[in-house]
Amino acid sequence: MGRPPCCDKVGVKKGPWTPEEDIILVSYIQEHGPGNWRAVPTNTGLLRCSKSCRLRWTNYLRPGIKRGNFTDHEEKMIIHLQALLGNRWAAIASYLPQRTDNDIKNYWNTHLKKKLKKLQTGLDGQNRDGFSSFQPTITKGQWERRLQTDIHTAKKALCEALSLDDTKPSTSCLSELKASNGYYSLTRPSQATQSSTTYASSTENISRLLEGWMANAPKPAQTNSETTQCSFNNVVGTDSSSEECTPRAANNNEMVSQGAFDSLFALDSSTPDVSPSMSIDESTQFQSETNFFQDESKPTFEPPVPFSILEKWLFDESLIGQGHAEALNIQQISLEDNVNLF
DNA sequence: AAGTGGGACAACCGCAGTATA
DNA sequence: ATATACTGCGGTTGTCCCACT
Repeated sequence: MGRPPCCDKVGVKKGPWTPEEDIILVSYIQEHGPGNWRAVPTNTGLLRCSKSCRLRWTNYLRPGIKRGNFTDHEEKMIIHLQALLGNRWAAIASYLPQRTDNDIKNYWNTHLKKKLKKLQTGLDGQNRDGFSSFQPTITKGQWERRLQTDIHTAKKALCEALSLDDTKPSTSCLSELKASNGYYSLTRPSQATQSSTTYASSTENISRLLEGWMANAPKPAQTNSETTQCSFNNVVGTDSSSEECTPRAANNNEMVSQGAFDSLFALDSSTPDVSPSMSIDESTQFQSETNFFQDESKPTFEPPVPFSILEKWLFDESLIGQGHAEALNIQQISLEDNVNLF
């Protein structure tokens, strides 16, 4: 028996979301929190299906999302993780907490696939990055087998990706992820500029509407649409770095009250520094204490269990030679598990 | 200046897994 | 144990925008 549609198809609006709808959805979630999506259209009067509301929130409106150009580091992470995990975008996204699976999937399909294909034809037969058997397109199940055969090379490659910046310790990428979760900018200035303009087109209207909506904010609202945009982008965690927007706006005394947005999302976008030296567990705890939206809607930096294991595994492997029994155990367990898969 | 093709990305569709009554 | 409801996920499509002719 087929599952009925998630909502009555009649009278359900489709297509791009309007700023007005966004505001309705955001304000509802601010009040009730994400979840129980079934009730959202009913309670808000939105003529959208619950699924559409959830997707809009998780892929677009949820705070902490970074939009715009992918950094080289992110790109490499995706490439290596895709090689390791296949098209499991949600799993890959869990390693890039500020990116949505949809974003990563789109980026892979529009950029990386071509890029790798080009690279592959260019090198034609040569091993690249240690991925002797890497193929841009793989069928379901193939990745599992490849995971077995290439487990070591993939690990190595991922390890490289995780420590791309040679000047940093091997946990550098982890630190960056954490920092970016606190709305630090990961992008190069040029990228930030470009990406924010991309997003501006879709947020400008929302920002304008928010001006009126935020009339009760503690501080006077700004008149400068650019600063409005920056502020909103900060809230939704877009690519506009706070470093880029805030000081300029503050100088002009035009910046919209950050506190207003903070209260809107019950989330301090200027979250206290997540120390780069903070452990994964600490970071996780910090997140869960400060960001209920993210916890609810997406495994943002939920310590992907696999991640900690993977990281530990990667780091420990380098110590195997030094006789780390634990590392060996992890490796053994992994290999045993792999065998059991067949 | 207008038309066209391709790229980028938001959104939808449908299946699978899980929760609940 | 079963049916139904809900959520998550990956694949695909539709639309907008921009560069090129």
